[in-house]
Amino acid sequence: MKNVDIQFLLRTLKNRYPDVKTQLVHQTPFQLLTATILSAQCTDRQVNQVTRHLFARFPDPAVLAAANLTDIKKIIYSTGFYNNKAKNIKACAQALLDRHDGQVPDDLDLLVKLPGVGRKTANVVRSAAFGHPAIVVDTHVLRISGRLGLTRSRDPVKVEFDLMKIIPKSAWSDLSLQFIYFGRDICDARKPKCDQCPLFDVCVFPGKKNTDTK
DNA sequence: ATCCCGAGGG
DNA sequence: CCCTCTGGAT
Repeated sequence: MKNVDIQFLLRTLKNRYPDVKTQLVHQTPFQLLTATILSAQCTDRQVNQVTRHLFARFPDPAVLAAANLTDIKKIIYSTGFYNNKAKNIKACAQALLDRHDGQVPDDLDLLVKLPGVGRKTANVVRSAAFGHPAIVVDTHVLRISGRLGLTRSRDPVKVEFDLMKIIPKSAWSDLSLQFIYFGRDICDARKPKCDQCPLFDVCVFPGKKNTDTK
């Protein structure tokens, strides 16, 4: 796409966020998958607060699939979208039993077929639970990729493929997390802190705040 | 008011 | 493509 210096980009983010890892507390791939479904439009802190209780009572697919839906709703209530999420995590647990012997698959196509699991969730699980390189295109990655001129698309899938072309595979997973942290504390949606941005010089975002004096 | 590591349905 | 689902933090 645009000729942003990828090496500079990776170096800068690595320097700022050296050891990125998911903040979602979990002990198994199943728990990470469930926590990630719950994380839609919700902070990780909030998710961890409810999964603490959720996993204590329903630690694995067999137990969660057999759980009472209303009980699940009560526990996950504060993560928002609780009707959909409760239905999805229960159905997902059941699907894991039916199709995968209770194990979480590491295959993207199989993951995406699970209830409540979209491409973003699938890629989180692939990278965080299985160590597979994956670009996770969430709202932050979508926005920042556009602003940095790494893609011209607004379609998450196309953005994912655009990034895969220009980013070395070894950096895929870390870069996704780094963009997310970077999006939270510098390049947020409404008022990006361009005056504090380490990538200001390579950014092509037309709306960026120019602190130049001339 | 606006945002948080979205997904499913029409 | 759009809409809807939703509580909590700031």
